[in-house]
Amino acid sequence: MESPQQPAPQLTETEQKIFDAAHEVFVQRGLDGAKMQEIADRAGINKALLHYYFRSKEKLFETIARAILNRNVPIVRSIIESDLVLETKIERLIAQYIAVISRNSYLPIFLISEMNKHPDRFFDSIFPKELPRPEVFVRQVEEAVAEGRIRAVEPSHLIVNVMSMCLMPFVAKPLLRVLLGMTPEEWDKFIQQRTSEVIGFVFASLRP
Amino acid sequence: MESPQQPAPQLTETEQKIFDAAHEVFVQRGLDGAKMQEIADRAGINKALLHYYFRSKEKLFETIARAILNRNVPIVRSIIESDLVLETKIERLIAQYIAVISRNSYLPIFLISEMNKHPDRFFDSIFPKELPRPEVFVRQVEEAVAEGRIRAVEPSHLIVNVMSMCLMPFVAKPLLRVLLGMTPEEWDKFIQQRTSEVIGFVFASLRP
DNA sequence: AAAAAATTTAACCGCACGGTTAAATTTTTT
DNA sequence: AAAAAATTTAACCGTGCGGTTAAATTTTTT
Repeated sequence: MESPQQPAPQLTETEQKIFDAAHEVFVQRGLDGAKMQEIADRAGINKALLHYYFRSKEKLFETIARAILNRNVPIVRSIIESDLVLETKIERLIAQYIAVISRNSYLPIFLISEMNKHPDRFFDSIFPKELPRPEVFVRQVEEAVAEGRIRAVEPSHLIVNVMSMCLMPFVAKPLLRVLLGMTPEEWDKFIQQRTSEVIGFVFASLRP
Repeated sequence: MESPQQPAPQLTETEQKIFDAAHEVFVQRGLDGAKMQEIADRAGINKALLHYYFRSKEKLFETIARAILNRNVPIVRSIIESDLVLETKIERLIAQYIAVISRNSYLPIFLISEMNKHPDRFFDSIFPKELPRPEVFVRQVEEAVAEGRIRAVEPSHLIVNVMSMCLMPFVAKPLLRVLLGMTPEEWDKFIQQRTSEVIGFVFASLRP
């Protein structure tokens, strides 16, 4: 868990060390909380070299954020826009969401924080232009409803329901752990059960 | 929407102005992003007076955060610990969650951010000691399952599902709006539909 | 070996911000 | 009217941090 992956273009060893360190620090501390000195320290270099490679904190941040998203958004997109049959698609979406976030559990809270603080920059210059288009999914739901294969549901609410149940546990982890009185081990078990529980919950709800 | 309420003890007019201003700024900008100068400006006073009433930023923050929670947690708690019949309880919980957050839509992202950044302080000296105990709810679910009144579900997952579907739309609002291509008007409509949609979704899933 | 690129060292600037202080002024209380 | 409390003004301190710079040193490339 929690190990950053490679960004798109080939990076030198030092660039990669900086990238990994910055990824860790940004995601753990947020944009404001992240200090250039800590990034340099964790990368095993000094502040001067940090600016030698990435001119400013802002540039560095945009690089990282873009890389994170370009790495994960297309995965979801390929599923949601595929021509898989609806039921399979929902199942894969849930499994994929939880799998991706399990490997990067700080990610949602980080993205959500930055997205809420600087929505303009986030969507203008960071978020991938080719965001997942829900049209195919929406049409599939409408067809399945028309055929009586599933209960009548509003597609947009269904999407939000699925996303919510997959992501929220990671976002609200500290609160949920206290609320449900879970030890770290119990929490891990809870997360392991989560995929099948959510799939079961959604399919049960969709029964005609 | 978005208007802060009164904290527990009686406050002077100036204290109230500071409280309201700080509430706004903290909730919009987060702890790090909030500046004492801006709080003073919005309260229509100066920085010196701000420290005259609240010794430090930290003290002020704790006061605000405690007030927010002491105002909202007991509402949820009274429902979840009540002896309402399970179905009614779930319905009220969903309605109440969405109603509370609608009136304070910045709240969840703020609380979640701070909770993730400083979990120790948050739970030690800010979060109310009497947090909602889910035991009654859990027992009710187990009984309903045993009676065959609802499908077999894990109570903790059910709680998390309900919370997730209620809170997540407000947390991820910017992302969801872009993703689903909604205008502000369409978003408002979406939120208005939300309560009944979630209730419908949950009860459909719970059918035996 | 020479040149170029990468990396370090160490100091520095400027600034925003939290916090303080002292004195003056205004408002409220008695 | 006198005393106490509230509020303003304006300056100041310390600090942390983003960013820069210049020179030296090391490593890589040619």
